[in-house]
Amino acid sequence: MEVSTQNPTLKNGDENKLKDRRIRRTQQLLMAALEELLLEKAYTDITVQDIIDRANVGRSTFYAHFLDKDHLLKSYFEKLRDKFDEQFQRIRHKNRQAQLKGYPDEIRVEGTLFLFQHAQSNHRLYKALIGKDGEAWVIRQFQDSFTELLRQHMSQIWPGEQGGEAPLEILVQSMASSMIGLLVWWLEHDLPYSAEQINQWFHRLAVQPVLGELSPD
Amino acid sequence: MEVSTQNPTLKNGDENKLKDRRIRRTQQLLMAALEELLLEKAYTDITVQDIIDRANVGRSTFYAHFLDKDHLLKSYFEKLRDKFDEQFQRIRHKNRQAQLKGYPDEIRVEGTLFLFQHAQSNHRLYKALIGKDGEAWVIRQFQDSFTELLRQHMSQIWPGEQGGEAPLEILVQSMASSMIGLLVWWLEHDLPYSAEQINQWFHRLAVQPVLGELSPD
DNA sequence: ACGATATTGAACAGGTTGTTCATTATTGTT
DNA sequence: AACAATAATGAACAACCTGTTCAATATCGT
Repeated sequence: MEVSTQNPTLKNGDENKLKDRRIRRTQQLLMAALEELLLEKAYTDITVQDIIDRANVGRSTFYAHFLDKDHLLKSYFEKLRDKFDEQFQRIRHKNRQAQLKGYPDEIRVEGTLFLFQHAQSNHRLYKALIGKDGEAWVIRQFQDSFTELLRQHMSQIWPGEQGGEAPLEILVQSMASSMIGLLVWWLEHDLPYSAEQINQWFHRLAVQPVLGELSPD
Repeated sequence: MEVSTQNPTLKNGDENKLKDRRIRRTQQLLMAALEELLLEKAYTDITVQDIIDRANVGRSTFYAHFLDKDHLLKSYFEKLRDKFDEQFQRIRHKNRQAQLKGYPDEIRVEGTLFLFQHAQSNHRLYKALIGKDGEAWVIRQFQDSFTELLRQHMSQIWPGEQGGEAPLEILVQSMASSMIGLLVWWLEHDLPYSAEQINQWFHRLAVQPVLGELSPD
């Protein structure tokens, strides 16, 4: 059973076509099983055996699709992130329209607020993925994704280095770390404040000092 | 071979007395071996076998002292942190004296600067412990230690919640996250700036916005 | 020198991983 | 409906790692 035969997308290059229904079914079952297990126990304690038992999938089938447990989690995480990005782009589009039409600010949703809200809606999963039992590389990947969004946004409005100003990258790293740090703390303490409240504090502490009078989003 | 017999400090309660020379020797060998290995490969890839081979210690001896690999790393980390704390307290004491005698500011070393400098001196070890291959729980323990220092410091000078001000804990979490984030980025990029420079940016981005006109340390 | 205690090393069971392969089931396509 | 292609199965397997046990030995503190 060749690797390239069954799943070029995940184990190989990038020729993505979602051919066979069996392939989609198997991968969906495996990811669903992983998600279930993530809500039950720490990722470290989940074995491949657990996953294939839950998914009702043969052992050899698992390895025909994924290199190992980490590979499955990585694919799963990327799927989640893609969904998030899609939703996020929709929000941004709505915001732009609202801005053009001159709607009041309350209707608009800032990017960071959306992230806090999304984490609130899926807090059990967020906790499992980036909480205290989360894998370091997943947390880093999460932070990197957010950092990238921030970098793109800031590069447009940041005047660049001048005098003793910090380089863009320093700025972005600091802001992103603060954001993730607050987010994890918030999740680990079971959301003691509203998403709006946390987001507001984040902006006061990490965003406004940098942007000054510039408006967010 | 009872657990309590050989090492009450590490496997049991807190009756610490460093009795037998053999015990100190073994634990020292194991920690030294772990340190060596940490500089060679990722912690995940290090096996108990690797450690005892490097340390020239029997397998059963290892388990007479530590519950598992994680327990050894935890003990090792705590030893490092204790050393750091000791040095740090010395610096703070010097600073206080310099302040009383009215020495110029250049002689004083802020707490965060000392951390950046310490990381610079031991950057290979820092990278192994909190870098991209670091274990999540170690990174968290590191951050928690720093957060605790910050919390103690801030609780003395922070006026407390008033109006829409963020609670002390939010503030501390944000600052600590920013600090660790910058530190890790700095380490992972092989120290592209001086410790003083990074520390200065950290203060501008995360400390000054909070403290305002208050003087550091 | 002596009793107490730590170390040794081999052996062991139990668990997990990733692979193999012949057989069976399902798919997409005429 | 029939066909060839291909995915899934499940059992078996070697390899590895973990943590434990125990009798023999070495080293310690006093």
